[in-house]
Amino acid sequence: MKLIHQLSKETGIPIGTIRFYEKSGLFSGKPKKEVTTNNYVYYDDEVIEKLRFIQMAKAVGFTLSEIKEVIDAWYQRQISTSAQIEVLNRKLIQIDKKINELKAMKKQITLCKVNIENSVTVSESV
Amino acid sequence: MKLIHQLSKETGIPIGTIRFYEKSGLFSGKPKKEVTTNNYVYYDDEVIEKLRFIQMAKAVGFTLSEIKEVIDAWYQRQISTSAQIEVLNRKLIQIDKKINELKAMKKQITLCKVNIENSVTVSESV
DNA sequence: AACAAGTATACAGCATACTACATACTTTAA
DNA sequence: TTAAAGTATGTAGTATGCTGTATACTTGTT
Repeated sequence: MKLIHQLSKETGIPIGTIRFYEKSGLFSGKPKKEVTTNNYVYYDDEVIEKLRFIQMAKAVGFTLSEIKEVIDAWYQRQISTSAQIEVLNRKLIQIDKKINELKAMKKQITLCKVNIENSVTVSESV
Repeated sequence: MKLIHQLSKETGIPIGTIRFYEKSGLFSGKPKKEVTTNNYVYYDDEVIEKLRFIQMAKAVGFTLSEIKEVIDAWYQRQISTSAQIEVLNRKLIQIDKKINELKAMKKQITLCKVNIENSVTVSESV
């Protein structure tokens, strides 16, 4: 069981951001019953997993609410199994689309590089 | 040579957004010299290319300023060739990173799906 | 001629995702 | 025991990326 400082250290995500994510409903910690002198919140390793997932998903352009959908489908049992599967399938389609877009960009940029490199050669060969 | 309405129609990007992109320096149109009765701005097909690139890049999580970097390296000859190549190489690395992240997410989500589907089978087989 | 539709400009407002600050309390280490 | 570091809560501010509104002019259509 980890405190927020620990989460931040392990993921590199600022404490303020972690609190913001928790407020946004992406995950939650709990106070320990045995501790009565404070209201410190403890997090289990599942939260680390979720934070790492959030990092990845954000890096590829998913919004927090999109990420929340996946996490809910993932960990919460409140929605029906078929609904969970549907959410995940939709997300897989989006991911494939993004991969294709990235591949297209890669091709485009590589081509552009070749053009630049060639024009160098040409101008240098003059 | 196209007017802004045409750009919007061809790309699906709202006119307001296109104006915002232009103000952000992602591209620019020009008034036609032969037209003196108005100050309408005309755009060539390069702008369409750029808009499509912006759409893709945004979809995979690049910011407008990151996109601007690429477009500048791409079309502007004001920076040195080696600097252009460097920008594009950096972007290619970022793209590969994103692709890997997407693949990791895909794996994770697929695994999660299998788990859900199995637990269904189990509960149904009881 | 007149009315709809398109264009330009400027500025305000909004949603998302943080980020900083202030206050107050708790824990830890010297 | 006291100072540093950590935690909780709340609120305000910021950056990015739009989105809407108002005003005024131009063009195209009937």
